[in-house]
Parts: sequence; C-alpha cells; structure tokens
Amino acid sequence: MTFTDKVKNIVAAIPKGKMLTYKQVAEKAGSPNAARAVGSIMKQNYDPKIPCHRVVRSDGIIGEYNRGGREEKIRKLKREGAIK
DNA sequence: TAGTTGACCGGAA
DNA sequence: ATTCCGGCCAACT
Repeated sequence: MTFTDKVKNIVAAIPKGKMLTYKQVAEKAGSPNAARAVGSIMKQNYDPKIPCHRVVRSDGIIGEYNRGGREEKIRKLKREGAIK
C-alpha cells in the first residue's frame, strides 16, 4: 500500500456532508507534511469513487478543482450540506 | 537521474 | 486582511 493508494482510499471514505483538509488526509495517509502531494495526486488521479470536492484547504478556502472549477466544487458541497 | 511544477501549509512582512 | 517565502512530497518532463 503506497502513500498514493492510501490517499485514494481515505478520500473515497469521506462520508457525505463531511469535509477533510489536505493536511488531514496526508496525516491519515501517514505523512503529516505531504498535503501538497495529496493535491497533486488528486489532480492527476481522478476517479468517480473519489469525492475530491470534499477535500479543502486548512485555511477553510475551498481550493482548486479540475471538474468545473471552484464554483462546481462549492456547489456540490452546498448540495451535501457540508457548507453554507 | 535530475530539475520543475503544483488542487498545500505556516509563518513572516 | 493580503502578499511573500521556504519547506514538503508525488507526478511530470
């Protein structure tokens, strides 16, 4: 199980209406300081089973998204009730 | 193999 | 509050 695979599993396991930060994911994956790598991975490995829109920055900012931009990401989160 | 890039983070200016 | 800078890590070239 590589770091990348762990990250995928973790993100795939995020419940509806919940949000995790890249930092949190990196931590759970075993590398507390690999937040940047997490984003990199998500960017290149998008899978429909992986709700990357539920992963945000630790600042509370939504961050980037490769499927319609931040707007779409925000929309999804709002629809799930994760944010206002 | 080495250098660059980026969906990040935290602290400093 | 905003912008800048160094550090981290995987993927890309």
